[in-house]
Amino acid sequence: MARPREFDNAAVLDAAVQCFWARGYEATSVRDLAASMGIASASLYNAFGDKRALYRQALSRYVEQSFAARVGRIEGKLPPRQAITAFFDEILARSLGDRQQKGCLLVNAALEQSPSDPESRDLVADVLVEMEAFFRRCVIAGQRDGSIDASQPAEDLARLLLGVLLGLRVLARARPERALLEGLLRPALATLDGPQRAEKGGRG
Amino acid sequence: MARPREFDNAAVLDAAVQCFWARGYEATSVRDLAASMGIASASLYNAFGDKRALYRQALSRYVEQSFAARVGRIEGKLPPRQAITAFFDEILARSLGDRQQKGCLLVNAALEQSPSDPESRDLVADVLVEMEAFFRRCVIAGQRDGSIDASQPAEDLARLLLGVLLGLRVLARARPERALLEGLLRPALATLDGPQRAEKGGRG
DNA sequence: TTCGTTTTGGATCGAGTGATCTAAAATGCA
DNA sequence: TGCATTTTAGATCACTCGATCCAAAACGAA
Repeated sequence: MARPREFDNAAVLDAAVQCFWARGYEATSVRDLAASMGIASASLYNAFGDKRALYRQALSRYVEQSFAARVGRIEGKLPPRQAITAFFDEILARSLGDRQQKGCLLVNAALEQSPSDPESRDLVADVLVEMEAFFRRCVIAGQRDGSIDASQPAEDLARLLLGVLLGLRVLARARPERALLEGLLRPALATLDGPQRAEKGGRG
Repeated sequence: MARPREFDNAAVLDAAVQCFWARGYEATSVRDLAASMGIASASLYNAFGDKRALYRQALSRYVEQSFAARVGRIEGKLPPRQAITAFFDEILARSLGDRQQKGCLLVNAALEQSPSDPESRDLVADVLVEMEAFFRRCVIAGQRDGSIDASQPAEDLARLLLGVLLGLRVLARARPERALLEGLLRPALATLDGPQRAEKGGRG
């Protein structure tokens, strides 16, 4: 047939993820990308299309390997209330261990959206819908087994968790302080437990 | 002495704010800026320094005119609990009325930080500290007058509000849906009211 | 009016941009 | 061993980038 491709598609895509993650879309040049991916620019265009198409593929791969993988690791393996805690524990650890303060590529992408790239805009919105759905499933299951307060609608609590997640990732980029992030998380998770929260005084 | 400047400094700076707000730092060229500001690039460099310096000045002006002005409009004029509600009402209205989905320039800046611009990074971090302090003042005052639940530390509640604010602004850019944003806000504000939240059932 | 100073518009700088092209290299099939 | 096909590397495209320079223009002070 023909000459086979010399590079591993997934591996070079991971390198592209690192580039976009560290510098954002606009500040990353095709030359940066090709060099980091270890391929020539002609190969890049041949394999991935143009820069925007590569960005979308990198974004998709990132989502698969971070959010989707995390959900797969947690959901069903843990009781719902603990699944939520475990989810945020992972986020907290990632945020605090992020020496370069790259944050979350998806959140970065959400805010760097160019008006002329509806495709990646939709991609981001879709993932945010999935995140909300994951939280909602957890909250509904938790309300059913009694581990989560049922006095507020599951929809609202799920949206709170989504907002807190996004806020956490923004805050972590600008002020990666453990006390700050844990302080933000504490009342958010306490809300799930509902009004029976007298744990410190000793009365209950 | 010499030829006076023909343009109004504050006015052209506002135009620069609009540019950076709509397109972000990297995607905005000096030519875009000069054209929108209605001045020549030489005048731009002469009056504001280089592009990064202009960005920082635009960011400062934006913070003054949005966040600082909002706090001045609200704090002291309203009781603390209502100040928080009024604050988020304004944010909600701004987010839902944002046809271009530009979001908040400060949040955008927080996530577009380049590793090589510590000055604007510090600027963003400082404003986030101020935001946290504003929320903390409100919460402490509210706990004192009984309008805010005192069973959780004011520091934590303030951090929750900061996180929710940031999360809201991220979410609004990707999914500007009223039900979503209000749903996120509802449990967050309910947390301030504490455990006596049986309002719908009618028990008391 | 004349001089000194500053701003203005526009041309221009070298460097870097995304993207393409060409030709050499590398394969599988005949 | 050829041949068709694809990938590779690197040169190159026109263009834009941030920044600077220069001469003309516009003032205030003398």
